[in-house]
Amino acid sequence: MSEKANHRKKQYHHGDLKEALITAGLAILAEGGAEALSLRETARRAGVSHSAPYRHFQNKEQLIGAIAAEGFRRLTKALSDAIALGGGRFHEELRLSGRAYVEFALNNPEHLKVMFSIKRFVPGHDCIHGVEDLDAFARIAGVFERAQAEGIIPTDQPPPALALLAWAQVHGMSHILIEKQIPPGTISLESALSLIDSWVVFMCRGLKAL
Amino acid sequence: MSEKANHRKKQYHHGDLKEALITAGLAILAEGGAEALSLRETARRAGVSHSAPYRHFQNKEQLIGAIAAEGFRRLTKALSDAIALGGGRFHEELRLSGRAYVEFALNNPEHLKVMFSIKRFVPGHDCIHGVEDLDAFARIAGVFERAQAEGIIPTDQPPPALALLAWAQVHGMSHILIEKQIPPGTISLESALSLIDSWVVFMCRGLKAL
DNA sequence: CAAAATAAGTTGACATTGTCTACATTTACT
DNA sequence: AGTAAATGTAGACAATGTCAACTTATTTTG
Repeated sequence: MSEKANHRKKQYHHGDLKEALITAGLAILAEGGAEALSLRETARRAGVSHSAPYRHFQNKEQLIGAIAAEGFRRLTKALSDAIALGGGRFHEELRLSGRAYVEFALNNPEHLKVMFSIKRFVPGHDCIHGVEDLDAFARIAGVFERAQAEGIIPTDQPPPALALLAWAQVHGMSHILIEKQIPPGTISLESALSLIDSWVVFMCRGLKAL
Repeated sequence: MSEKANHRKKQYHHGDLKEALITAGLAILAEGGAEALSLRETARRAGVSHSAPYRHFQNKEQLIGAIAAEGFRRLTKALSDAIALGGGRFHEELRLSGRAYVEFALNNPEHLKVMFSIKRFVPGHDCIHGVEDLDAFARIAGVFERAQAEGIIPTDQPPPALALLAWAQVHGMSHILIEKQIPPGTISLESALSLIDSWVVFMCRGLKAL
């Protein structure tokens, strides 16, 4: 019946409440957005009392952190897949991963909002433990690193700097779109993605000219 | 003593509570961040009862909207000033306005967060009335429009598309930095700003090559 | 294997917040 | 002056994050 902990029907101990709370949180995000995401509601969905989550998370921030970490894992996978499709060609790797980022954002807007709302790297608020969350950035940096190693782009700028620039470009586009900061109907998903294509063209030309 | 409404010392009617609430909200933002911004706290700071704000704002969202509108006004001014410093040279206008955007963001991080958290253009949630909020975007679009008119860049892409790309670049950089999504000390303000410079170089080269 | 320790869940409480309704006071307009 | 409108207050309500005290299941161990 239940996905996990299918030992007995109804028992005092849930079995894997921690996972269940994260799953519930994701469902709330998808249905009601980040505003609807409350500790008590996740508990309700998991079928436990309102303070049960405190046995698995220090506070709300930590639950949000776990949900965000799952998001970073998925984003990293999406980017890795996109890069793999590039087949080692710098231009295509950059283009496809850029599109993948924006597509991930528009398909999971509330999840991305949560991912960027947590206080990472803030002392005393380290919601995400482990380094898997930096993998997404490392993937992008890797694209530039390889291109430099192959002599396709100049080694003028360090890969992390170029990666930050690229990340900022696709993230900015994503954020503006998912926060609906431009009038609706102004731009379609396809136009936004083709703008990313144009940006890659600019970047490649600009880099080569160095 | 008081900035506004200096008619009498203590009176039942505040005089200009609406403005006072917005000012209080800005102070809360600067001191305690967006999390600390509550209706009741703004009322407290303005020295009125907890429900007095409801005489001037339908709900919390509308107060936030007014605070955000003030932010857009200030951002627009910062961008206009930066563009003016460019002296009509496309490259400098783009570079200085880009730097101005990132500087505004890093100097007013919580304000920018609020500006991008409101539901603009969402039916039933139009927190900002009037069009002054779109002026910032229009300023950037104007830079490209003039450059096209002068034949400095190709007319291949419409100005709004180029403006969106540019906006996304500087906004993405700002958002990543103010949300502290990269390890602290990884990049300094100066490095971030010089990255913007590099981006302008890429853009100009990329555009000219079209 | 029984007993003790620990992990996991529950109940009830508290302060804070956004919001609503009913009421009070001040200002504006005839 | 006297009424209507604008503005502010007081009190209530439900929802939320969090904590302390208690209960129940599981694990460890003598």
